[in-house]
Amino acid sequence: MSHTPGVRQAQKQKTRQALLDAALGLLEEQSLSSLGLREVTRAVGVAPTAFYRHFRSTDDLGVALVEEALGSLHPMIRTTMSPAEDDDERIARAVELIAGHVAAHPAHVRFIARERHGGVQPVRRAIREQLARFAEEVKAELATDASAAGWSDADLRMLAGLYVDQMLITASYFLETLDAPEEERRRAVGTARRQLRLISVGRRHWLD
Amino acid sequence: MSHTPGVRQAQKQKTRQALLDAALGLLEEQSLSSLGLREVTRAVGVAPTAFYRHFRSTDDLGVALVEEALGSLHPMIRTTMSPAEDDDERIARAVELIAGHVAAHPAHVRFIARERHGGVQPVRRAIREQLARFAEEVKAELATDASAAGWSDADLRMLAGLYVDQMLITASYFLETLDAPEEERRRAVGTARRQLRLISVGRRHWLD
DNA sequence: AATTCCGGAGAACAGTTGTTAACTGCATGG
DNA sequence: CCATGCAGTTAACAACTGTTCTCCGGAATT
Repeated sequence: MSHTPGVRQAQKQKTRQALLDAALGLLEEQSLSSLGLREVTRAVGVAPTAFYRHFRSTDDLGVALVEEALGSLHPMIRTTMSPAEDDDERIARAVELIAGHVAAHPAHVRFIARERHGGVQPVRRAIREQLARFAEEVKAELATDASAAGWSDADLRMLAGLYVDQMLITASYFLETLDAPEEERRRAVGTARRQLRLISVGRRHWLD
Repeated sequence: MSHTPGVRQAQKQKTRQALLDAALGLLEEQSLSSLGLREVTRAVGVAPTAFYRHFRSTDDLGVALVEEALGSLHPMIRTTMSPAEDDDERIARAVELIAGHVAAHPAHVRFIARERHGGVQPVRRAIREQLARFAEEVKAELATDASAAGWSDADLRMLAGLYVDQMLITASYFLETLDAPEEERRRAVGTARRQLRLISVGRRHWLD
């Protein structure tokens, strides 16, 4: 509301971000449901009670991490789906985009893959809602495509969901092969392209 | 090795199973990495120290749960893939089979979905290995199919992986809708069939 | 019938956890 | 320039954790 002049609020959000970062780091080797509040504050170098100034609980922090991890993905959607010149080229570009995102934000990808079916209900719901929004956007984008003429609403929804799930599967597969021999990483890219291509083929002949 | 004389070993495996069952129950609301040894023994009604007679740690118990949850799935593979009379009918049967399994063993499905990307590395590896075996079996089954003529090895591997991942996605989606209004459950079944059908279509026209 | 084996119980340990309360110092708004 | 607000601190709490050692009773072996 107020015009937030800021030295005060700036410092607050600085430690808030430090807590988020530290938590994300700790979550590379455990799940959110085992993440302790003290563990996080200790990693940041701040008193345990300071945690409460920013989050009600670690579950709450988890929900905030969902926003951070998935919020930045929305712009990527349009980029991935947009111009369709050559079909194989669009696929190659999409896979490259995913690979780049995984390399740039591995901890975020790991967090989403891990907590999507994880043990903390509010976090699961937050992820599910964000992914549903993704699916909506993808569906809207698909509907504008010329090749979608004659597709039912349920068909479009199905395809959008398939793309979103496939994106996540591919991302977490790339994550696993992040520090693997390059040959395996190449194979992963190849498999991802092939799978998207098969979906593409199925899409072209859907109305036969 | 020995000829298993019995009353002794029987009781031992009985409490071992009780520990596995109790753990599986507790894991419906948390992740393995936050599951405490004492928590499990308390649920069974035995002393904490008794746990060590059966498992080195809760991680160890997790690996055992992977065997229990996925071991019984191997027979299902052949049933799903086998006779191909009508294509849509095979899909309907496969989806029905998945739905039945989810309804019969929801906790097992939840455990696999949760810990596949979970915070315990040995458990992740155990799941990955079992799923790789599944993919191998599916691939072998696909290779016998007449429509697989001309498919490269990489193509077959890709398709097998797609099927396995799709099976898991569908299962965990069914799990979410287990106690949802029937209308939503119908929609879930419809979406699952549609997605499999699209893969089927893509498969038929793969070599165009 | 005597002896070994072993699943489980019991007690104790040092260390950790989330949460409360009352505090301190400093940027903020009057 | 002074009073308020508020991010962060310190101290303490009861409850819990994994692990070790010692012991017990009954099945298994001989």
